[in-house]
Amino acid sequence: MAIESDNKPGTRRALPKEVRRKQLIQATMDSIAENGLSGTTMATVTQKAGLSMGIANLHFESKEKMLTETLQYVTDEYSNGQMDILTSGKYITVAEKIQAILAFDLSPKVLQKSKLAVWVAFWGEAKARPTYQKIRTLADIQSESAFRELFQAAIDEGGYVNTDADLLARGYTALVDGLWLDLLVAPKQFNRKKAMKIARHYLATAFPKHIQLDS
Amino acid sequence: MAIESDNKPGTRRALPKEVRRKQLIQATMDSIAENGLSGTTMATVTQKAGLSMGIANLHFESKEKMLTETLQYVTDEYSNGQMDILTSGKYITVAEKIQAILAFDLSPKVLQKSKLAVWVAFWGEAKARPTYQKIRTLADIQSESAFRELFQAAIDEGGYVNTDADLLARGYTALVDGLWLDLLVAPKQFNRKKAMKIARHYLATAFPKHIQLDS
Amino acid sequence: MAIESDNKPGTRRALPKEVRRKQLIQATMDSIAENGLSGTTMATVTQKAGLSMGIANLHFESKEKMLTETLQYVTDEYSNGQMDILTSGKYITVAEKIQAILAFDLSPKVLQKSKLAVWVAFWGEAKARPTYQKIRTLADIQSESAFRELFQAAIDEGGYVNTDADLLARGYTALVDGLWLDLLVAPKQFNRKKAMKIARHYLATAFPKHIQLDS
Amino acid sequence: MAIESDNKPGTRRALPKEVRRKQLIQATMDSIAENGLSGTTMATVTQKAGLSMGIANLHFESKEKMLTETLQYVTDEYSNGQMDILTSGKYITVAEKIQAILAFDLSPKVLQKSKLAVWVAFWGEAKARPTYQKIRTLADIQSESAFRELFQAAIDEGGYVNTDADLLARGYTALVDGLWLDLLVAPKQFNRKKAMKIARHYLATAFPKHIQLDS
DNA sequence: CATGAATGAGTCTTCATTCAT
DNA sequence: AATGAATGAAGACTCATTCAT
Repeated sequence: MAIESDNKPGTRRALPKEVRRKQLIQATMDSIAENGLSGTTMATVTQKAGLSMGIANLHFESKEKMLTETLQYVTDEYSNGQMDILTSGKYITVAEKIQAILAFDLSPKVLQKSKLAVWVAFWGEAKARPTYQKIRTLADIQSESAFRELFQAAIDEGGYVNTDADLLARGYTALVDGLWLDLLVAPKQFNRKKAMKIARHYLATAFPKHIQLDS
Repeated sequence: MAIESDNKPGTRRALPKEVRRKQLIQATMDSIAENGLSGTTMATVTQKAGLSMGIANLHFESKEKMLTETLQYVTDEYSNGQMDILTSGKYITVAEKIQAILAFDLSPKVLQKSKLAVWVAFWGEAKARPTYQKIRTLADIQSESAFRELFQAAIDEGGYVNTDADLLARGYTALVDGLWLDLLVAPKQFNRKKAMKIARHYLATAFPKHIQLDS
Repeated sequence: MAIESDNKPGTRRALPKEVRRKQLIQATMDSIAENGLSGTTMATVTQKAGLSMGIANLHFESKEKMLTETLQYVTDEYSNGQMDILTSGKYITVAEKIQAILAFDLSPKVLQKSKLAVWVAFWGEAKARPTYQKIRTLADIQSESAFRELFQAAIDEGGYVNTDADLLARGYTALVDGLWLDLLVAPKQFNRKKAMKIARHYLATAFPKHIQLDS
Repeated sequence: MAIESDNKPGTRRALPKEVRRKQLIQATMDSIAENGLSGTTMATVTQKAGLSMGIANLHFESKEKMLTETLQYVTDEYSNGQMDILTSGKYITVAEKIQAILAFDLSPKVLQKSKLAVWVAFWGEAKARPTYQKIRTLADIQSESAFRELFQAAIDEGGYVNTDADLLARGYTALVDGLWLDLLVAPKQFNRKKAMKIARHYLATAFPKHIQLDS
């Protein structure tokens, strides 16, 4: 179960700081997925990383910092993926962008159990911990305003009436959040393919000229 | 801050078992909303209830049991509300039932912060704790199969084509879960009214003959 | 070695808060005397008190607070003893007061190993810990100004010339501090009787009309 | 803050063993003065020396050894200073020797904060650590017997009556210890000059023919 | 029933020591 | 000889649980 990467047991290899940090963040994600946030201890994390207990406090100041950086990492990775689609120039048309966002939001990389687990774990604690709240809020605001713009562009292009970009953006976000949740919590009866159909249907209904149902 | 309800300080009245249990469950919900699940201790709960530390173990076998029963309570309350709508006979037509479900899912009672907090908190721990998983799964299966039937009835009545009751049921569930989440986590920029519009729009699109956009 | 007072092992008797606090402060003093400040852990203290580990954090917020209160306790006890002599009216004349101070400063109660150990332990840490410094400074200022007054009164009464009350007060304080130190650190070759002779000689030299050498 | 002396950063020059040892002992003294004994870690010491963490264990077997050698160093330096005065022949008469001892005991070199801090820190731990006790005891016995002899010579020369060389030696030692303590702990209201007056007064009273009050 | 002081196992954190580079 | 990342034992602190009152 423990990931030891290139770290042979008994061997004590010094690795660059950034490598160790990422290794520990990955282990934190894995532990949250397996044990929940409340079941995640310094021991579960370092054990998963195949390292000694003390190392976490060597690279992060405290458990709290380690958790915060883990949330930050997942959040940044997701935000960067979104922003890349919207601003990098890889996707030109509005339709391409919406499709790419959809594909990204339900891509295997984003749907990794360990990442979904991190989202949900921190959502549950957000109210009680201002730091978590802040990290999420920053990303959410950025993401939703980008969506609103994108959807507004689609509305303008398509001449869709009776459609509100803000509500669509929030609705899409909520739907994706909900799909992630269900994929995490009830994976037996549910899967990526079904989730994709549902999300695509939602967008296809809103932007029929941009997104088609069957693909 | 502490809720002492009918418990005057100094008055050590022995209350019926069920009343104490419910008082403690309510306090548990409140504590989860305020402190998160990981910040919820026997002390935070009993303090919120205005009672002494030892009482929780007197009425529940353990903290774990108390948390489990809290989840069970919230789950049952929600399930009962749904089942009541679908089977009690208060609502006759399919359209009425769908509307009632929608109104219920986003009713102030269901949207109470303390209840949403409980949902999200336990979702995050579900993978790690079979007991939570079980409680949720039971309710979900029941709920989704009821939805599927209801939506199938609507599809049959409306002659909607290209529509899959299963996907719609899952989509609606995901959307509502996502809306709850967003209402809990980002309440400043979001509110019940907007959530209602989004959900109604989702159903109106699926079942235009049953649900209208503007109401 | 462990002091269990009326606390039979295995028995769990709840005692008034103040009693437990004092019991723990006494145990802290004993542990400092036996293990030094750096060798004093929550475990050594609670073990000496015959209690469980957790109790120290129940009655004091932290180890730091417990240590601070221990220093405060010893300081207060000493200050009160001094002030009692100088202001209670039990001793009327200047000579009586000086004699009483001398007897008190080298009384068996003050010379208890555990108390001397506390003095010296905290002196060593005073520079690094503002809290310790503050406790000590407050008591010292009070004590020295009282001494200065007393010695000035003696000088006035005795018509001693070439004598500076301030220097005498500081000198006496330093001498007593040094005697305590030597009694603690080198008790084999040194004892209370010799210390008393030395201190008495110091005062007799300064105030020959008030204090006689042989008594 | 870190003392790097002749150690330019980036320059990893291997220095003679003894130089490194002394550098580390100095850093240990400085750290004890700044952080107290309990706040002194291998990290605080090596950082003060501007060296890497591992070096202390390279030059000393352990932290304990390093502390012991630091105490030994300060003790030896002091003892050597005293013995030099008493036996080197630089000072011939008894009066000269007593004066020199006095000047030395309160010389700026001896009164360095870092050295006083070391004395007091180890005094506090002496009871608990036989090694410290042993180092101190050896020096004390030597020192006090030398003082006794010196003071006895003064008594013989001066024909002082009612005077006990042993008590005077112990009294003088205690007074100096106490003055050091007060200079360390309460430096704001106290200084070398006052301390000198007090100590000189003590000796002048005992040996009026050898030491005069005003100088 | 109810209380809350007491217990002690479990966690986070620190830090002396080791060792590959 | 020197470095500093890594280790893991030891210590402070938390908190579910117990139980005398």
